[in-house]
Amino acid sequence: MAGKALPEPTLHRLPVYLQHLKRLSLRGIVVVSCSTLSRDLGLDSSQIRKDLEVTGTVGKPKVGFPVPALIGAIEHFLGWDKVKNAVLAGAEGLGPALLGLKEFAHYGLRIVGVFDADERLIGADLHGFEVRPLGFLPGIARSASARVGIITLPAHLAQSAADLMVSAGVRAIWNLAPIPVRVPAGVFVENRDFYFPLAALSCRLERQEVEAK
Amino acid sequence: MAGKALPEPTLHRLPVYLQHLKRLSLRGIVVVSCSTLSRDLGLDSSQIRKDLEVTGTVGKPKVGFPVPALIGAIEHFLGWDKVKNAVLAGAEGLGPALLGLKEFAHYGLRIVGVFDADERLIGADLHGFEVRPLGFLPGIARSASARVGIITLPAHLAQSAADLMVSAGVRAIWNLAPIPVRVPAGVFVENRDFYFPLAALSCRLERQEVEAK
DNA sequence: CCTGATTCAGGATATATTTCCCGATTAAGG
DNA sequence: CCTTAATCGGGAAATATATCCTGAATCAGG
Repeated sequence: MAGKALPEPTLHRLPVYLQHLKRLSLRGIVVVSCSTLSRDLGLDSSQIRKDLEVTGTVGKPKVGFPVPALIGAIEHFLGWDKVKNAVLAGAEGLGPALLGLKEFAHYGLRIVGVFDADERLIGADLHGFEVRPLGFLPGIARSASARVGIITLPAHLAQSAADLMVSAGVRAIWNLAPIPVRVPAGVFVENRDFYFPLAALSCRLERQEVEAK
Repeated sequence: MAGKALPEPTLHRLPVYLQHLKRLSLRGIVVVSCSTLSRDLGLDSSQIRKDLEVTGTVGKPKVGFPVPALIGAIEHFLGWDKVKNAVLAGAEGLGPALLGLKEFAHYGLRIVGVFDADERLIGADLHGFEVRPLGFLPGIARSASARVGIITLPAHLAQSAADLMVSAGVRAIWNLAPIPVRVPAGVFVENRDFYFPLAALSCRLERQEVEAK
């Protein structure tokens, strides 16, 4: 009954489908076929069908999938339909930018506290949040039952912030610091420097990648 | 003579190695073995060895790889050692945040112009750049021979910005808008909404992913 | 100089993911 | 009601990626 092997790449494509389906929905479209999605998004239609399969939504031959049901199913599958409390470590650089965009709610996250180690930042107001010392993180995270942590600190502070989070019961960490953090088994971590997608572009540009496959 | 099939995942891991090697280098370490890297980064050592192979660097049995040579080889392979001019479309949200971090230079990029469609933003100063109308993008991109474009605009403007970039000779686009853009063959595009890594975390958190494999 | 332990290099195997394919189902039109 | 064309569902084949394994090279120590 639990989901079978869930391919990583599928997980990364689901949000793409979700965004597009929401746009279709706004235009009043209520059913969509994999072939149409394939044309719109430039992905193989079989792949799309298999990806959508994990959400449990069934389509009708000759018609396609019901758009509203698909949107709901993907959001539910990703857990974006349930609010999860989160703590943010890092009040400089990317952190404030993320807060300012006020997009977290769309992804099921509610920030309950912002923390930093730099004394000059403590007490500052960041889009409505008061920046507090890192040492306060565990207490606040625990009392709010925060299960998600986001790290946008410089490299040398990332690991200790992760440790604090884990100690406070955080079970999933989105680490945007330019260094991987290690966590105990049972805690999920996405070590993903912001700029890495540039690698692919730059590299391909450099070597002109002859085959346009 | 040209590089063989270059696995995508390898491309994404190279920057991780690069960061770590730079840290090792700062600590005065001049050789490192794949087994050591494996312990540090939590990746399989065979995988690391195969990844590093694409850079052409050779290691010594019983010793490992020369750190400085490896750093240079990866930077060269990724094209981060050569400055490429780039245009930024989007003066709100992520765009300014990226500019403010002043990290682009590390990745071989020099921003030569910032553009937006919102009239209220035109003329504003953004970390030393004057925001100009999107219509000016092609001229400036062309005269600076910008080969890279970065899009941080809202969804409804992303495609037109991409088109402008392509028309001006941009050959690689890093699209951070929440919608994929389509480009002609021969142009590389990374459609990557900033928040997508959250999908993996949230989803796994939600379904508790039993197997800790 | 010889022995043992470590690591590279690269082929072989296993696993994961994508692509292909075909039978079954549905809607539209004659 | 029957035919046609589009699409789903899911298994099979192909491809891509990761892991395992072996032999050769190198260094340290006796």
